[in-house]
Amino acid sequence: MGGRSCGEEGQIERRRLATNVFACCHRGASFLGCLTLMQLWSRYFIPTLKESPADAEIASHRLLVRAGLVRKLGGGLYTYLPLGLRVMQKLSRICREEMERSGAIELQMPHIHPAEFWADGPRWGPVREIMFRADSAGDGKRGPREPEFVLGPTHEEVITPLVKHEITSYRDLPKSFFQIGTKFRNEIRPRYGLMRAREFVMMDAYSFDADDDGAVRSYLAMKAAYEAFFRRIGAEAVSVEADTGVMGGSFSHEFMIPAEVGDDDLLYNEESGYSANREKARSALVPADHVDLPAAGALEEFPTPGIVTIAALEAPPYGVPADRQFKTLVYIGDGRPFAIVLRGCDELEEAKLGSLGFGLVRPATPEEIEPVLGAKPGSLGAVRGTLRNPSALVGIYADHAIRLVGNGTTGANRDGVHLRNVNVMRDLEIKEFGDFRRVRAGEPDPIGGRPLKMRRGIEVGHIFKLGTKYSERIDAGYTDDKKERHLFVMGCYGIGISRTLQALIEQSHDNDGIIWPWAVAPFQVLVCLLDPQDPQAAEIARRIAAAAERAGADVLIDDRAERPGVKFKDSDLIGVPLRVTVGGRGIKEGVVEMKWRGAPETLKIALDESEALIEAAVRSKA
RNA sequence: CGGGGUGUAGCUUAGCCUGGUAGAGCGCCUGGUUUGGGACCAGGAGGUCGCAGGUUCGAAUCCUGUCGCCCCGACCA
Repeated sequence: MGGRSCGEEGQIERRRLATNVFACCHRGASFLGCLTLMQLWSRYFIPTLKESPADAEIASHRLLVRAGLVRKLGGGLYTYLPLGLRVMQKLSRICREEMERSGAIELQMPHIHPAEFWADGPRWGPVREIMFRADSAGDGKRGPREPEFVLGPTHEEVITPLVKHEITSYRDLPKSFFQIGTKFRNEIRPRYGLMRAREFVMMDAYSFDADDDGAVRSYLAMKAAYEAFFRRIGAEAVSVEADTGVMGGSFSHEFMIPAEVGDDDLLYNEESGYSANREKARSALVPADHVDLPAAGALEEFPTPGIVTIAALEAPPYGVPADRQFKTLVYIGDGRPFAIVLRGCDELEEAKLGSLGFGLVRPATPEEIEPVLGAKPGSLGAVRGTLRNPSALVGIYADHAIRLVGNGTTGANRDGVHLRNVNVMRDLEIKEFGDFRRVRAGEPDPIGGRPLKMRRGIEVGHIFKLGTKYSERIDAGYTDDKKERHLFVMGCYGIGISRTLQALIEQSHDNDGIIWPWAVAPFQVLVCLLDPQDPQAAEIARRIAAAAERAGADVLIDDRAERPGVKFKDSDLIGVPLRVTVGGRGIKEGVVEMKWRGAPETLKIALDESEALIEAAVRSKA
């Protein structure tokens, strides 16, 4: 046994020896006398907290700190303590395995990027605000020989030039690359611990294909790898159709871990299998066979002094229900105004304006609206002939749902005047119908018409089919077998590893602490030694720990000179899946106790069977 | 960046309104009694009250500025 050399330890060691027979060992390795990775709690570093830090709002954030996984350095900046790092490493390893299984190849790109890689790119505008600058001058004022740098928020702008230079033939396609590493984004508002941090760990991947079919295959392979990853780490993640946002690209899925604290709404129906995030969600509110109502009468103006809201027009004396009103909104797309018509009861989903193809879209100001339509917001409408300067508009777009209104009420484009008996097809000047409204829970899903449900979720992964947006920009392509040149068809993919860590806690905890899924637990077995000063108990604990380790578990031995209550509380808090309690009381009965975290009952197992049973228990999980 | 809040010991905080020697619990150290779900007793260490100005005989407390942090909004893995 390795403990024999303990006489060489200092005075403190001898003092501790009095209460802990493991105390002379630097770590588990020495008392087993062979190579082992198990840790002794008394020698490890797990600073648990009884109370929550004041700045932690949500359960997972509190538990991250209380269980000793992380400590905050500053807003959105966290140190991963040993326990947190162990989970991160397990998540990374599983992610790596699934990515490699899908055919992707690991590499590593710099975190510091020369700014010119971004300055010419398609995303410099929208992405610039969240990038940290890393000028070599350090003060933002660079000298003539000091280039500008940024800290990488993602790596499309780096990998595309690389692949452009290194891959020139169709014979080398397809290729997918990935890396797992730190990303930097100067979030406007970091919050919820690791959930939205300034520095975070992400797996990012990029696929390059010869044509669109290949890109779809790469995309689907990646989707399968994601599903395998989330399954293996014990997360209940769902994939939803998503908006492509600033990334651009043609289609995309988000992977969500459902949780109340998520900042995304998803709409879904389990029976039909439809699921989408709110920005993208569609509904079958307007049936395919919908027939518009015939016009009910002639257009008629009526005075509405001071009435500028949907709600005011609903109230007496007007009494026009919101779903019988038309709401006309004006936006500026790439500098030119356009209008959107919705039902009064609907909300615009701004993300859906992306389908109109503008680069930059923002709401128009009243000053911009009045010269074009003829009135201020509150009395706007899209009735043919009422607009002051219709040629200034790019067009008037309408949500499909306004066809359900039939004859309704809308602004007359004169302040304080509205029109009634407005018939969609007869009276409105619509350039194009589209899907612009925000879908609500309860509406029929677009597949089978079943009611959509809504819940919140945490976005932990995102996959995009990018197309040729980036390759076109820098002319990155290859030569085919007919000596013709084509652009790479790209995809890009990301999994927030550190965010997933916290989302797992959010998804799996109780009042006592974290409940780790087996595959990612920092330690899978905790041998809770209640009497570390008792050589017989310590010997039993050591054998059980060794058996668990043989079976493939990561083992922690709680050998601290603490009272049992403290050890049990800490054990529950850090969420180790399997706890084995070894104490004098049990030993007298000839048993040790086995308890699965999250299960209510404690199992007593006979001492002489304990090693075999623990080994079997571990193997059943691995 | 807009709105709101907050800063007192390692952590959680009282005191601030109504200025007058900075208090508690947890944790930590020492001794003792305990020992199967966050023990008890006794003793002890630890705070220039975020920072800088101002008002005042006197400021944790009132005023101004500034910085950090937290929450709500837009954005994201």
